[in-house]
Amino acid sequence: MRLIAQHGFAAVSMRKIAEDVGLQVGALYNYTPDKQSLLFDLMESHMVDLLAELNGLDPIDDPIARLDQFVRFHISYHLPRRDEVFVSYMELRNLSSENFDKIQGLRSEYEGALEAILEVGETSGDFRFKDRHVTTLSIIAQLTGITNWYRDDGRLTIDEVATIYCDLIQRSVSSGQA
Amino acid sequence: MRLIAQHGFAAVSMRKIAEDVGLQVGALYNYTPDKQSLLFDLMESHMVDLLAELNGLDPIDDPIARLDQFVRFHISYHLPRRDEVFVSYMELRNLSSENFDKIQGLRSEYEGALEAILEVGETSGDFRFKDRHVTTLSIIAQLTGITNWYRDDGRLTIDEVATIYCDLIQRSVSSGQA
DNA sequence: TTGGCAAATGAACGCTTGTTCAGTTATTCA
DNA sequence: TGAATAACTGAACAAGCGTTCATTTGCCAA
Repeated sequence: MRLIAQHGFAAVSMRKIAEDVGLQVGALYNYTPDKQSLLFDLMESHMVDLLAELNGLDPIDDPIARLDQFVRFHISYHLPRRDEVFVSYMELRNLSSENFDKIQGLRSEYEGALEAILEVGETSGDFRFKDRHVTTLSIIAQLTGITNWYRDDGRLTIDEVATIYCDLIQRSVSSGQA
Repeated sequence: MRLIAQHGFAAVSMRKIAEDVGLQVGALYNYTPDKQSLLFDLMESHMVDLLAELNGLDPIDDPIARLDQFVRFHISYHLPRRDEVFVSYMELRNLSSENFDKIQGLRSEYEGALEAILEVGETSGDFRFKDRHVTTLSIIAQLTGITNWYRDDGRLTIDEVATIYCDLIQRSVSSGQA
């Protein structure tokens, strides 16, 4: 993950990966049938783990609190895994079309979780927006973009960033009704 | 741009590029000293053109109208140039550190334009947010993310998407004061 | 101690890579 | 028309690529 995130999948050779894990190149093929499968396995693991953690969150009824929970979860899960996120978003084009579809399916599941929250809030009157699906994608892009600039030794902690984003996102979808 | 966006910089050979423009590979080196410079030139042109268009917009005093103008500009400029955007965001890691710094400088200039709008609105009392710089980066990620899902033959026109985003973004920064 | 299996080695395979360059072709300008 | 210059070709270079495989090594059970 680290090598691919740094140099890109196509630019990382099996020999470099082998060197990094302390093996000769031939030994890698005891663990993966080919390079493409290695990428897919890395990406699939990332998405499966993400979904498992998401589904393990405490269920919350109130849409506003639940949206906050999602935002904080997304940020606290993704920021310590920047390499995984980077690879999972950047290297989709290096997957075969079957593998691409599988990853895309997992991603849709994740987006669906957020869209469901927005839908509940829309029904309850807590939220209001022009287009629910576009709003979903917009929020996820907004959140995932954090990984492009956040630095561990920067001005803000992960919690502080999360608080800022909770505020921005809640206001962008709030109906304004108490 | 098209080839790099589709397959990634490292995965596109000079021979493929040559074939695509109807030349033999040797002739490419009449136009670029090496492959790396070719990538940099493509990315720099994109950013320079973007900034030139941005600076050519009609100046507007009212921060709310100016933010709308920026959002609509970003969307209408980026959506028809998806390959350029994709490459400019994905292939930064393939630049030498000097070239990386130059592109990053241009990008900062673009972000600075949005941040200036937010600052004026904050001062006038039209806008309110917890952190101006983070809000800037958040909005840009939100907007740029559109290029990942927008399809020309999709449900929405570019104008409709722009309207949805203007609404989302204005509400996320609005002070709520008339 | 020995037999068997799993894991790792490292050389080899054919192929592609970025880049160079002597030689050929096309264009320009007087 | 002819000379000069620009543009292009296509082969060559060393290096690196993903993958395979006969051989060696390490380990555990009998």
